[in-house]
Amino acid sequence: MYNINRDLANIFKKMAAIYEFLDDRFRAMAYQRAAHIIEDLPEDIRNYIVSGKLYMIRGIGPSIASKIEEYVKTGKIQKFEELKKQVPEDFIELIDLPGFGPKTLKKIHDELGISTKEELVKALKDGRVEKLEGFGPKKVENMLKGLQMYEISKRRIILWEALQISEYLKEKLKSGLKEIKKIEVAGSVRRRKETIGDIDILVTAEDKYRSKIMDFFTSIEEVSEVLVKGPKKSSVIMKFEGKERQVDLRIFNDDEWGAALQYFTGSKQHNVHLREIAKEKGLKINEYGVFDAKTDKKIAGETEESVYQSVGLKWIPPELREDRGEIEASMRDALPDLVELKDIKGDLHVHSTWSDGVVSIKEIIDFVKKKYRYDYIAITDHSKSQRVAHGLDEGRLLEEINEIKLLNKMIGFDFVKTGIEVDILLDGSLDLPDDVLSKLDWVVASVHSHFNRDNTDRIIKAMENPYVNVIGHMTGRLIGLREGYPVDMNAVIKAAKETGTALEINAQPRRMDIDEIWIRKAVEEGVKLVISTDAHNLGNFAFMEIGVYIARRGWAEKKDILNTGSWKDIQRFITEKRKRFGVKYV
DNA sequence: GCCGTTTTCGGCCCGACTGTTTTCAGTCG
Repeated sequence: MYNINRDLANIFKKMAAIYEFLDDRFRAMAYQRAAHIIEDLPEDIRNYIVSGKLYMIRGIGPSIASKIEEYVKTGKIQKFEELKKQVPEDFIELIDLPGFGPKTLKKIHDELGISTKEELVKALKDGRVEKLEGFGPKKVENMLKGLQMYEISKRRIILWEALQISEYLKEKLKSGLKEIKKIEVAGSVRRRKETIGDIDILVTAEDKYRSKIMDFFTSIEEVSEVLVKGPKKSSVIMKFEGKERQVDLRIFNDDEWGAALQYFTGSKQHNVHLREIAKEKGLKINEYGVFDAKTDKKIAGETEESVYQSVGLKWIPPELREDRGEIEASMRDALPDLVELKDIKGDLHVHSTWSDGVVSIKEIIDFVKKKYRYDYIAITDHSKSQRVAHGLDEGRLLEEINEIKLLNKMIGFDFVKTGIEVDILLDGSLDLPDDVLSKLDWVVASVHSHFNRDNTDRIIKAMENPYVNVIGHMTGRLIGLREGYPVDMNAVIKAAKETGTALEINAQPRRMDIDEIWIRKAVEEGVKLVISTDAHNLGNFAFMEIGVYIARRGWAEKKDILNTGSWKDIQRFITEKRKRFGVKYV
């Protein structure tokens, strides 16, 4: 699907890069900000023009708004075309590289007449750059390294991997250094973003131990390179399973902890906004605390709560800190009461050896009953179209149902719910007939074929089946591996509301599908969501955590998530839909 | 280019580290 928002965001990012090169920092900032805002919009930007809401978005002023309208009308932005002529094409990309700032590139361009990446590499290697005033061998070395590093920094890792690495490093530092008092991973890991660039670790310790801590950190066995090393901050490249990651460590005093945590958790936009508010109130916030701007007297900083409180705000959960309205909500004391892992009462998308799972239903029961305090789980194996996954036909599904009944008898209550992940076929019909689906406790319907077309029509048709309770992994995306197929999510959310169908938040770490933007939209529309692990083995049940994080980033509360309720609540949801369609209900 | 219960003009977050300097500019997050 043609995504005008993404196109516009990319243009504004490039314009920001050009303005940076032209040393117009603040204009660059404005365009950067606009690009982020447009990326985050839940709807096609053309809808905002039509409804007149474009001008009401904070960060989009008259000039950028008129450029958006120009692009929508003509497919071009005249100013962008003009700007491109002022900067060598390659430099728009180069400005993002570590070690390549606007001043550096401009000097190289002006004094050596260099305008392509190739010429630049050559000049770096043959010593021409090194001879420029203000340059030297180290700077040239770092620029060459920056070119190499670029590939690494572009490859972001998924949240799950970042959480594993974070836990490992926390444990390593804590056990190796008794001098560390507090330790936390901040940055986008703490905000639980879908993908992570760098890992930021914060610790507190007495001043005298700083050099010892930095020595230990920079010599951890996974460290392949030390980028910077100082008493307060060090940066290294670490290698995990062949993948390189930048890891930063910062040391603070105990009374600075809250301010440091707040500062380094970000996001950048959230912090900038927060600082603006502080400034209006005559305060100054930095990573060491909140200060009176005039007297420099410290008034807060030991806890994050105190930092927010000092500017008149309630503490904001890290998952919300993206400057998407959370600061305003905090001011009004109207922050959502976000769903938590402990609220989850069961898992409604689980595969067993009946299809492509690797453990039997019996093993799943033993494991889940021991490790999780769930009230129910639904076994939802694949249907027959999924031949490679040994999908179930009607006969085998009935056998599976019988096995579940027997197992429940042994448990003493209906802990395991019978279910299916039924394929949505090309025409939107389902892989099993209604009379079979009607016998099941829970029906997930998913698209597993024809990934190269817009599948909105298929999904909506599936929702119109009275026995379909939830749509599984909506877009089919696999982060970093495969783009999702196009889906008109506004239409899907509307259909979900009208038909009484839930939407799945698939917690597989590479899926996280639907994403936070659409979760928020669904929540706003009052559409119910289900967080599911789509487990194929016992380890996968741990992914529930990921699903909850993504739900929280989408502002979801406990009441929005169907599987925070009892099975009775879920039955009520199922019955509601069947009633609407006038079919027999449980 | 955006924004405003101290502003419609004059600000725009701010501190750490590095490299090239010899007191600081550039970059980064």
